[in-house]
Amino acid sequence: MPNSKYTAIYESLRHRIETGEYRYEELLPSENMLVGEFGCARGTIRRALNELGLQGYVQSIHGKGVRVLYRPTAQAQFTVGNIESYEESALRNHRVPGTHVIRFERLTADEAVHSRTGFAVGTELVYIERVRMLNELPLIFDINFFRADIAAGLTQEIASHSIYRYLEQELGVAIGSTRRVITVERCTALDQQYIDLEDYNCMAVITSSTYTADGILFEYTQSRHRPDQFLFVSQAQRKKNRR
Amino acid sequence: MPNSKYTAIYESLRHRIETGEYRYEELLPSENMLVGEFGCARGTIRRALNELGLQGYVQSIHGKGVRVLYRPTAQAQFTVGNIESYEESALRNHRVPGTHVIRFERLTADEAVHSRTGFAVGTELVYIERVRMLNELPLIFDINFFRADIAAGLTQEIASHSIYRYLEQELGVAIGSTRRVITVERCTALDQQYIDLEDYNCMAVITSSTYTADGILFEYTQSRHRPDQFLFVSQAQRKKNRR
DNA sequence: GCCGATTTGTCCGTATGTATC
DNA sequence: CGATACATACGGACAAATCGG
Repeated sequence: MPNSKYTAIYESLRHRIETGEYRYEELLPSENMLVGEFGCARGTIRRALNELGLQGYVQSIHGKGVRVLYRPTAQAQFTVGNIESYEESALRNHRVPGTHVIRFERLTADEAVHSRTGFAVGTELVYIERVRMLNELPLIFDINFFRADIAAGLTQEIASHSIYRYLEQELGVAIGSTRRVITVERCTALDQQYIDLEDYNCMAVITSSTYTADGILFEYTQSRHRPDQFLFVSQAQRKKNRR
Repeated sequence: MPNSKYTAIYESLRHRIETGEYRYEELLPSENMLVGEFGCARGTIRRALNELGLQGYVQSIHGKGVRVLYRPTAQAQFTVGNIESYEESALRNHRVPGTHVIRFERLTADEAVHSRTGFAVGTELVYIERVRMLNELPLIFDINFFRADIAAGLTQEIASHSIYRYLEQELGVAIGSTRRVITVERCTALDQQYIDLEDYNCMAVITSSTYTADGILFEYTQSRHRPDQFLFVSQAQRKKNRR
């Protein structure tokens, strides 16, 4: 379970919001009330509230209180703002994940790979192409580059399940942060070959660069989605201090 | 200028990173060093560093230091994670913005509008359709719903420039947070009529719900982009505490 | 319009825990 | 093991915004 107090408070408040105990547009109990309830310092409450704000659950209003923004929705919850493996996303949306490995090989980064992925020239990499299925339907085409030294012992068999689970649970690799770029691109011959595209002529593409907790780039991935099965959520705050 | 110390420190460190004073994969000076330099408490430094992490500039490594993730890129900087008006984005990417208003009318939210936008039934709204141009090319089709009481005095003339500037600078509306959902949708007859689509048969769509600083929903917008002119960036952290 | 109570925002100093080297 | 660096938490102080009387 959460090993920090502020995370526990965050989870607790989030649960209350999701179950409707605190309702849409209502104000939460004041920070001082929460300090009393949870028996902690105000800074700890504020940290939990800040996290709720970043995830779009609440918004603080200076001098007034903290308002609930969250509304329950029928739509599958595809919360983003944190990092999830394909397997985790599929299961959370109650779909059955499946993977078919198309290519699996080792290569050394040359100038072309460097400028595309950011890996230094000469870096040893594992290159993988996979078709991802949801409830048996081929919907996503994935292209991965992993640093071979960090993803040591990676096999085609592992790639047909969850690489992230292998990295985190078997190798103990700690994952830090990801930068994602979302674009829409014309579909390629590979897309058409492996994905049931109907008459779409483009794909929704998530290009992500992932760093270990040590701040080292270890993965570059292109995830190409059939347009109608793609949804991405993002939460943002307006900067103040503009005049 | 920034009216808080941690924002000033954030700006200062960000500038150093962007200009290459702190380089990619380097470690920043330790928090205690920065405390000395900026003459503040450690918590203030940590708050600035936290912000840099959220924006993808750095990543903290427990027991070791804070590593720079940012790499200068030739690509136009399309940072997201904060809220920008169309005009602001265009100018930051050195393009000339232009707007053509197609429809401008008032309406009252009925059940259909409610389930689409989230505005309560009976809410008075302003409905706008606009074609957005970049360097004279029609590339984006925007559909807006604004709460009429908050966007008071909004005219077609204002809509042909920047509605946000009017709201913020003329009316003093404070904008809080936005929830954005990105999807790819088949193009509609309106898209085809107003946007030069070449042979694309879909559009990149950003659907956003924006709240005032008071936490009141006041805008619901669909921004439909021609696929090749669309790019969206998002930064995420891996949650810890999983076992 | 002013005042006072409440509430969030910023900042400080300190203490302790934990990971890295 | 010790020194260094980041992570969490506490408590206190004051500023700034909101709201009711």
